[in-house]
Amino acid sequence: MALPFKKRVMIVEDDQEIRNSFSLIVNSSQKFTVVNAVGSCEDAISLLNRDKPEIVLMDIELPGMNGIQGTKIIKDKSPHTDIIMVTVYEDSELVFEALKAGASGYITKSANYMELLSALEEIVKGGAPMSSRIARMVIDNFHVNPNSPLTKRETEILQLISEGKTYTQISEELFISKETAKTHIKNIYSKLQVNSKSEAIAKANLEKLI
Amino acid sequence: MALPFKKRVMIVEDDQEIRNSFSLIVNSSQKFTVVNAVGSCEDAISLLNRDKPEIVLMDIELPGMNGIQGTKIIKDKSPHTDIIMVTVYEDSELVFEALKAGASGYITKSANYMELLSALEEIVKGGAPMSSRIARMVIDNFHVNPNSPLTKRETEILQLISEGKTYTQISEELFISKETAKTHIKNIYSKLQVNSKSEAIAKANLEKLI
DNA sequence: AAATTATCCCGTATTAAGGGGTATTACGTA
DNA sequence: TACGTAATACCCCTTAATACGGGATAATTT
Repeated sequence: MALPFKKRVMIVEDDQEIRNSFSLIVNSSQKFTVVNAVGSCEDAISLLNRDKPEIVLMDIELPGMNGIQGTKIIKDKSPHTDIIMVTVYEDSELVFEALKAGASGYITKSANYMELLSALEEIVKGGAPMSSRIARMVIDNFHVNPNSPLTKRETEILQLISEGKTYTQISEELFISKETAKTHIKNIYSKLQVNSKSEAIAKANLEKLI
Repeated sequence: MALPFKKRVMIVEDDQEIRNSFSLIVNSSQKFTVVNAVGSCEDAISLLNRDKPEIVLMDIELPGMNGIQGTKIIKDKSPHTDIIMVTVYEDSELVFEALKAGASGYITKSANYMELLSALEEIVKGGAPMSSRIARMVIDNFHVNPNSPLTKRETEILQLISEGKTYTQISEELFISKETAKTHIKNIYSKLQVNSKSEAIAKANLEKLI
């Protein structure tokens, strides 16, 4: 069946060969059409209003503005445009930065014909295409450390601290005296080697204690 | 080719029909074998050492201990066992709780033959099988709100607060006076309607400002 | 039964953080 | 050019949190 409205795809990629090859692949599908293929985020951003892409395939390493910064701006100007990062890097910092910036998918440049098109289709059906490694990286990021040095009660209190509660609120919520709450927090600080609530929260997030 | 070692799968599911149907599907594959199919986490946990499953298919709603609590305990006793939640719920709270507990995949009970087996294969190759909706839910969870009420500088300072820095450290890091840092923080508090660092961090995470 | 761990409570001194103002400079833009 | 916004800086004062003492009772594990 011929679809009346193909999904509009923009490609942002500085390597002309890759850009052309991606364009060919995307255009080969009945469901998608490349509305533009540019070499920089600056170009992509200035063409947003004219080309109205529904999906952007975005490289990370680009001359001028990088793909993460570009993703932020595109999502700001056009929130309903879905952005898929297409890159050689699977470095965890970059991945999380890209996701924070607003990317809805993350695949590698080694993606073949099929993988690229199925990523686009996955986006269309409301999913979030990722390579296996990225998916695991993302999921692992949620896992709470089961080997926490903290006791149950301490973890409970750390949780309340992370919710912004004061000593008084914590003691009231747990039906203990303020002094007891204080002691627990002292013990938490000593175990985590910190000496303030916000440091404790930072360490808790870093080591996935809560 | 016949594989010499099939991956050992345990099924935890209280509905006997579903349990049997899953067992049949898993056993139908050359690559997997069901080492046990039990109706509760308690049973699963007590059989861990004997059956040594490499993958657990885990229901969430179970009589006695629920699947999330069970996941925590299994991951604690057997960290290298991968757990896939198989459930009817795609409620975001439950999903994130399950992932925090240590699940490496999350599919729905409506999963058919193919989907179930490909989830298992995805786990084996180090991925994290998820339904489209779950994947998007997880990715969306990373996105930073582009409509923050905070200025660049304020966001920068909020970031430092979330890293556990004191007023003094912040002022030193940004080459501004302590009083200026204080003013920025006051402004942040007024915009976020909070009045402490930890509350600010909590709100920042909630509204994805950093 | 002993040892360990977790939980609980109190006081005092010091420091960090919060609440209230006020003000200057600079920058972009309406 | 005049306006609003952002970033910078200072003052006084109050409250919250941390540092450092002390000690005690359940609950588990060995």
